[in-house]
Amino acid sequence: MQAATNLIAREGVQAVAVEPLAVALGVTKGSFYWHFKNRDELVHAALEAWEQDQSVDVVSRYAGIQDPRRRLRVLLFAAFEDVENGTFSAAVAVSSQDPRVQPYLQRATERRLAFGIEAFQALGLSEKEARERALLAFAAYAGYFQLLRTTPAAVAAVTDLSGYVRRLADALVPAKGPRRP
Amino acid sequence: MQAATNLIAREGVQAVAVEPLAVALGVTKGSFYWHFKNRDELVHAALEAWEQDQSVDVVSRYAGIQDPRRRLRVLLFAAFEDVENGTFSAAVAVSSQDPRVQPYLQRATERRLAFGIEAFQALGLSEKEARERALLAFAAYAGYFQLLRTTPAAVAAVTDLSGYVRRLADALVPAKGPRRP
DNA sequence: AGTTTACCATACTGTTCCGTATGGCGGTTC
DNA sequence: GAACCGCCATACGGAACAGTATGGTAAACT
Repeated sequence: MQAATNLIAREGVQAVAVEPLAVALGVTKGSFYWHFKNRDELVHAALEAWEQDQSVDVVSRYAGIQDPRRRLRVLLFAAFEDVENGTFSAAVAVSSQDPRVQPYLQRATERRLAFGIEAFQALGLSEKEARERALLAFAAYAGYFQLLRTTPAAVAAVTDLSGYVRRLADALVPAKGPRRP
Repeated sequence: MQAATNLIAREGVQAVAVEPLAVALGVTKGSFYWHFKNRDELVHAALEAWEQDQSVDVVSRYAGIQDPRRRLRVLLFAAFEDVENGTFSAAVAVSSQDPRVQPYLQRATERRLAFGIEAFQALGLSEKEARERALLAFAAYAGYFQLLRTTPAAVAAVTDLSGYVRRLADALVPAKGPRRP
């Protein structure tokens, strides 16, 4: 299952094939099919684990922060700093056509968006505004890790990730007091 | 080739298989292999056509606009409005692992980013700033169309695309005169 | 009229994978 | 110590696809 997770992260879900995987682990198919009913079960198990991990993370780390402005910033920075989850999410998105993947991706996306919308609404924004900003933030997040996967060279030129995120946060999170340039 | 392009747009490059494609078109493999040396040649042809289209578009439509602020806004809005190219780009990005796809995607990404950087530099921004903003804009673009592909339901809730893009533009393109709220 | 050419079909081989059937083998249980 | 169980291997059948070999056919050319 660990090997399957690594494979998904690196090459997408369609790369999880029983035979090559068995060879890579130095075992045989016969052994695999004792542990798993079929290939789908392995894929589901890996995606399930990912889904669990995410829920735990979000609830335990961000839900506790009271100040909505601070929560949003922490949320944004943490999301971009968690490279492992980011690249894995991007890898899952790559396999979105797969009917096995779709429900997991759908749930993950909706949960994240909903969490973002809530966070923006907590700032006093209307639902429409909050939704727009959350989508923008999530698109910037998903797009960033997609780029990191597909063309790392293009992203490498931007050495200062925190600058990037800070710009995003500044653009989306309204300033605290009245603006005085 | 048209059928291959449609397949790429809908299911990604790996979905372009000779036999199913031939069946769908009501011909046989024998015929296909007369027109194309092999499967790779078909994929390359489709991607090549895409690359050409893009270059033509960019040069003819945006390079002419003089006012840098206006050029940037037009560029952003046009990019998001060209749904066909957006979804196709997202579909290509999905197949980024494919060694056939990589060079095309790399070139397309770098050209778009470079164009964006130029546009931001024309506003008088430093190279570092311009690069950061261009990356942010492109990530928002790529992420938006990725979401549209993978989880259209989540995006559908944001009915006002132009509002979304306007927010992005406002966040990235500095105001003209001195800010007076 | 005979030949070439452009285009298409049939019929193979080979590869890569999924899934199953079946047997072996060390440790545990009775 | 005989039967059983957890775990693994070997060996098969079958599907989906890439690519090749070869023949047919209708139109154009000579």
